[in-house]
Amino acid sequence: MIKGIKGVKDLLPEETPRWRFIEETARRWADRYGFHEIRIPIFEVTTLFARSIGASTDIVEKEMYTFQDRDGTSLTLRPEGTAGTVRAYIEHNRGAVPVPQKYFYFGPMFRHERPQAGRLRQFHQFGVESFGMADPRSDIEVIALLWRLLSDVGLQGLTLEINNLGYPADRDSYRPQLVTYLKQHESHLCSNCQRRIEMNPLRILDCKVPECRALTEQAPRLADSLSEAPRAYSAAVLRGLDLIRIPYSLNHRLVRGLDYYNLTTFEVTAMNLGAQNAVGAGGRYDGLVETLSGPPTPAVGFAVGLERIAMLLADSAIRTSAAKAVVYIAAFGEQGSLAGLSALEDLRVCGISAVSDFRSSTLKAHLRQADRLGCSFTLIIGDDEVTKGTGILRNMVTKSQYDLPLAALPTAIQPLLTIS
RNA sequence: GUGGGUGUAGCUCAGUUGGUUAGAGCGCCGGAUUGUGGAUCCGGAGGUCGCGGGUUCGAAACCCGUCAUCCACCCCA
Repeated sequence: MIKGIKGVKDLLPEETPRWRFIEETARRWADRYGFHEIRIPIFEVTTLFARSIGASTDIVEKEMYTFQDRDGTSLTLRPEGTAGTVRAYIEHNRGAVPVPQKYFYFGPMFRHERPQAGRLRQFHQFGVESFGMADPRSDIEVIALLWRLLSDVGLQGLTLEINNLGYPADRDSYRPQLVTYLKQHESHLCSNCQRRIEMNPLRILDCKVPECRALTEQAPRLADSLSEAPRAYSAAVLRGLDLIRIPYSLNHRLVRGLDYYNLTTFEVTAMNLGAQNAVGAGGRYDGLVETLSGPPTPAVGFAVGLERIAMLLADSAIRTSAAKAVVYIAAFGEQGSLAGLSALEDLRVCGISAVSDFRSSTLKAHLRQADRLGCSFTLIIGDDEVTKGTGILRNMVTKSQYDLPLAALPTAIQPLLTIS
């Protein structure tokens, strides 16, 4: 048996309604906030991701699905959506379009990680990118969209955490301070964090080990070494969130794993999600368009993990128009089967959804299937009905039955269907 | 990449200190109802016990390997 690839899941018909519900509400909210859908390719040249995400990040160093095209160029299955969106923005000179460029996207992303609760190798994100506005209100707008859509989907126990990373220069001046402090207390750090002092000291702030947390509580804070501009910006963002009543908590430990973020960063986490508890996260990335050889362009965005939302979503929260067929055709016998075939087609062509199970050969088996499929009506057509020229329409709830002329089925059936 | 848990029927799981024919519930199919669904009763089908090797008179069980899967580390959505 050929099996699916590790960390790559099938979404069977039983679970797609839950996904459609999530996608539909995300679309609705994106629309309300003035974001428009963009569809970008699933693979790009490798250097796009290396340059945007950061060559020394885990994603680029060891998690990308990279392969050679036939002419030898290195291509990569997208590990996230921002890089491709920015590339498209630059390539099509969208900065020249006079209206704000605010995009949203859906789609699969690929990262070669060990699968775990809430983490797959092919996973799906909904993301948003807002280009061209260096105004705190656009950060607020994006955060509000994230919060409202997650709330509307019906998730409980969410926390929005915010931090401000300042500009790269702020971090450059902060990092040595932090490293000096950490080295003084190196022996009290977990072995992981001892290693991280050199590799990625900011990550130590986010360590879950209690000893490390206690220690970093006393550490110098990035917020204290921010210059005037980021402080003012941060204050404006928070003031705006207060104004529109988006609940948040400050988390000076929040550092993002992708290199391109600056100023505002944020993350929404959920309980009951296991170790991978981030549902959505994002931030401002004012330098990225320029790093990818575009014009200087401020930008903010976020991405949410769709399978993580799906995990959290209670069945009761799913509101979707169930796509159940209305009429079941119970056709049996030699003549009945043929008459049933044309009845099916007649109804479908007239816009009535109709189904049958061609394996069933007895009326009993047909009715059982009609029941399972949740059809409200069954049209019974056996050889007897064919000779009479009438089918029997059975209301599966009231059990009342009517004779209908097979020759004019759609017009005869229509009023009976709408009554119930 | 590292660590731990779990692999028995379509699904969820039992299976005694190793013992002869591997079970249950649910589901499925059929009958009671020769053409009327859901409930009930009766009957039936369905298993290379993940795979390979080893120990043993005898292995679903013990040992080794391997694969799959889940969880955690790392990292991230």
